[in-house]
Amino acid sequence: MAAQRGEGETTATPLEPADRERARAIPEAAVARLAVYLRVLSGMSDQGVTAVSSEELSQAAGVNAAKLRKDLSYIGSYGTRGVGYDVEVLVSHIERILGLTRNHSVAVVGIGNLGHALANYGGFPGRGFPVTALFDVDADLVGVPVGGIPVNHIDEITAVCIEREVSIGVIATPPPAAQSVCDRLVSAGVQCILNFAPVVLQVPDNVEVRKVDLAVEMQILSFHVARRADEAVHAAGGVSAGIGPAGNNGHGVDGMVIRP
Amino acid sequence: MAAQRGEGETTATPLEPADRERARAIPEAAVARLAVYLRVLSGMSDQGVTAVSSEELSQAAGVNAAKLRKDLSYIGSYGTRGVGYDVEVLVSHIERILGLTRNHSVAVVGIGNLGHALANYGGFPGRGFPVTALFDVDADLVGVPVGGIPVNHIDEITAVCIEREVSIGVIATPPPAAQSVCDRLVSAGVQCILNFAPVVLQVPDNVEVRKVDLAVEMQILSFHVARRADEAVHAAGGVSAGIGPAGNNGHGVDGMVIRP
DNA sequence: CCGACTTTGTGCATGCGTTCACAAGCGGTA
DNA sequence: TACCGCTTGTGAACGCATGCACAAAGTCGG
Repeated sequence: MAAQRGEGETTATPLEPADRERARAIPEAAVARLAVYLRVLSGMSDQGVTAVSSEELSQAAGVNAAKLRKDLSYIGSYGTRGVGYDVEVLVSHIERILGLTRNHSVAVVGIGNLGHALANYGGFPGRGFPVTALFDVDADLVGVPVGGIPVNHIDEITAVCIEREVSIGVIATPPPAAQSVCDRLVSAGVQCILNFAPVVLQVPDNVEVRKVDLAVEMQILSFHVARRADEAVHAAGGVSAGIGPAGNNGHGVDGMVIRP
Repeated sequence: MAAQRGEGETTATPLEPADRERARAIPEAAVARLAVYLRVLSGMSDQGVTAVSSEELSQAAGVNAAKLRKDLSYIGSYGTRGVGYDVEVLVSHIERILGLTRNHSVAVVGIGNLGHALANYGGFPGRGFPVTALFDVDADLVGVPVGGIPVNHIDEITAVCIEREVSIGVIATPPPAAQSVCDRLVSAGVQCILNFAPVVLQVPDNVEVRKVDLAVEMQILSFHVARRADEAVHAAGGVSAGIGPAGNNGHGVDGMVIRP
């Protein structure tokens, strides 16, 4: 069904049959972690580290060692028992599975504060995501270069996206405009969308949407503040300088007690 | 153990004993969704809607109706069978559980592109999160007001955070500075951190960290692009205008087929 | 006042993801 | 070559979250 818009996609590494089967089976959560491993590994590589064990890597990535090994096993067996993993080998395999062997053009829609920040991010963290198009409704912004790219009017979205083979659309508009922008992106053939607007987007199910929602993040933190504060109050009625009921799973980095 | 810094916390709504027990049991995933429901409900409230059924609300929030009811049941039974939920009642209960009955001062560290965007966000989406402090290492920025708040030097972080009772710290620094900034926030008594830097932060386990990682989001999307493209290629060898093996879970909004 | 209809709240089964624990495999060493 | 210690890869158990299906509980019309 999908993407045969623009034959430019042929530069992608073809993926072995065995890998194809695997890729389909990788849990979403594991994919997210693979991206983290990749960053940690890249850092190690830059520092000249050539080999790493699951224990080391898992600590650096902040996860359980067993989980890390299982995650890596989803993409194949590239470790050496008794030794560990070759950093470069791992990097290249993760990059291949994540589809980072080719570039993904990014379009940012909505050049407000956030849009500016995104456009200026400079090659986007973790290269491979060049921002090739910017859009806004504001006629005064059209033609103004932001981060080296001139802004286009939002009405040109379809033509420009197709022309520049945009594969990822970033929505950084005010909430009311988000759904409309999303629809336009979709009809321009964009199948992946990163949405910063605090809105639940409706999309056909061949389109992948990821949401970054500041308000939600803040409120989750708020929830924990409230829970903590509450526990503290009610722990005061408890035993001595008590450990409190919350699952205190040992290994405390602690040493960070608040003054009395 | 926790937070007895500043008695200013007394303005929080006390939470009934029954609620305290509940709050501890709410799954993290459900908390995130509650925040979404809250936003949708607020929007409805603004439009004068006073009652809503689980079916309507769940559609607006993009989730399963049963899941929504279960989520709401975590915070208590505030619906009326045969009728639905009272919007205002639901709003106030969710706000209470999420700890939104009091303000949470926010400090933003790192006033680059992103920091600017955050500081200018204007009262932060979903009020209740006033930005009360900004920090940067750059001496030239100190004193400059951004979004109405003058920037402080990062060395003042402890004093200022304590003075202004900051409860949430936002890290928007370059990666190398993130851990150091985090440590300083923690020693200033900040127990909740929202991290935009692509770094795995090490914190004592009484501190809650949430990560917003652009690179990871992009790479997850990239993964899906790759998977899709690959499926498309190999589906070409398949049956007729085939439905493709990917779990096509009915209810397609579709009508978005790409031209042949 | 009663019965039919609507919608909530939840017990239960299912599936996914995490964790444990250990066998298999490899390098180093005598 | 044979042994030993270390680390991977994974089968299996566990736990959490999702989705289903239905009883409980309320409203509305007659």
